[in-house]
Amino acid sequence: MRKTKIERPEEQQRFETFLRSRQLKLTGERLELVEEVFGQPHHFDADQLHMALKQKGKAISRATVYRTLDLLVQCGLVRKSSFGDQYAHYEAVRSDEHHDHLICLNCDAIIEFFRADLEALQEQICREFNFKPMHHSHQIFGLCQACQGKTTDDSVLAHRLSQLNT
Amino acid sequence: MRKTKIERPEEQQRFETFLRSRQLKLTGERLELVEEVFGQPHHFDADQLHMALKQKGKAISRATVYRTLDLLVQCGLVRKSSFGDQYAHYEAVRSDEHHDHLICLNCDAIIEFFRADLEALQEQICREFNFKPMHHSHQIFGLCQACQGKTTDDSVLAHRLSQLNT
DNA sequence: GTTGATGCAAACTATTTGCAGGCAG
DNA sequence: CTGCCTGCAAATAGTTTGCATCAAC
Repeated sequence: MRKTKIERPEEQQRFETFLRSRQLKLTGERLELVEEVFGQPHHFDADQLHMALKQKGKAISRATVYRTLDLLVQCGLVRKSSFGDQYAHYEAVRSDEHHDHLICLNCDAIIEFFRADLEALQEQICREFNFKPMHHSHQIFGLCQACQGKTTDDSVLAHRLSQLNT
Repeated sequence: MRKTKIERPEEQQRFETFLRSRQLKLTGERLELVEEVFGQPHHFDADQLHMALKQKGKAISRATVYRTLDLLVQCGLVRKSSFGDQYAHYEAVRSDEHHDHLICLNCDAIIEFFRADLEALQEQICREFNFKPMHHSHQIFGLCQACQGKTTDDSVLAHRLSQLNT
């Protein structure tokens, strides 16, 4: 077997191309961040990412984490969203298909869904308003199947609802 | 004509009832806040409200503004939302009909819309996931009719898009 | 060697909170 | 007169930034 050049995962290559196109530099920190981002199975926030890296011995400063996440969002490898709390949630973009979210107010479960008919209806609405859509954000808050059975404290739920920044 | 008791606008009465039901007090500050909130034609934020009051000689502290807005949200007279920036937007609730928003990334115009078919489709989706919806948040970001004609700086738009916390 | 990147700490922004004095009920 | 309310200032939390140093190209 002949020795081959070490292969970078596709996302790292995409990031590299993006960086080069803007004369930005491919640093070790940036590569490790991309790797960690794509190692995250679900949504995560800046601090979780920072801590996950620290636990693996890669102490990358919070500032760099934020700066790099910003670049990743710009290059389309990461999606940034807000679920009504005061911090940003991120997720690796593994395919081009976007999705919306159902968010459980009791257990914080995040259920992703995609519905072509919903997308189409939105476009129809935009057409009627002569509005050119570029991005959209759609979250439904409530109780997931598992939490509907549980006896939950209504006042806690009500408070959580009223505090939603959405 | 006989002298009648001074009549409070409906929203103040509703607020009063809400406060009494919780043994909270109807203070001058609270009444002036409700009045100002319902005097705002569109969306506003905590700071705008605070400044609008200050300009009218009613210097109510920011802390009280926030505390009262919170009460108004709990009592259903005010809706709180986030449009992808880092602060909360509020609006007076003048009818029970909720609406979603189209938000222009160029001029910040906020266009409200309500579509029964969209609402129905959301409920259908929730049913399929056995999810019990309690609230939802739906914003479409893009360019309003007026701004589609203007020559806008694409890179500014792209940056704005990428910074959206949605 | 340039130019951009990093880490640190300080700055920032929006919002919340503790506390002492004040006012509604 | 009691307990909630207010203003103030300090505290928070998440995120951004200035600056000196360092590394990619």
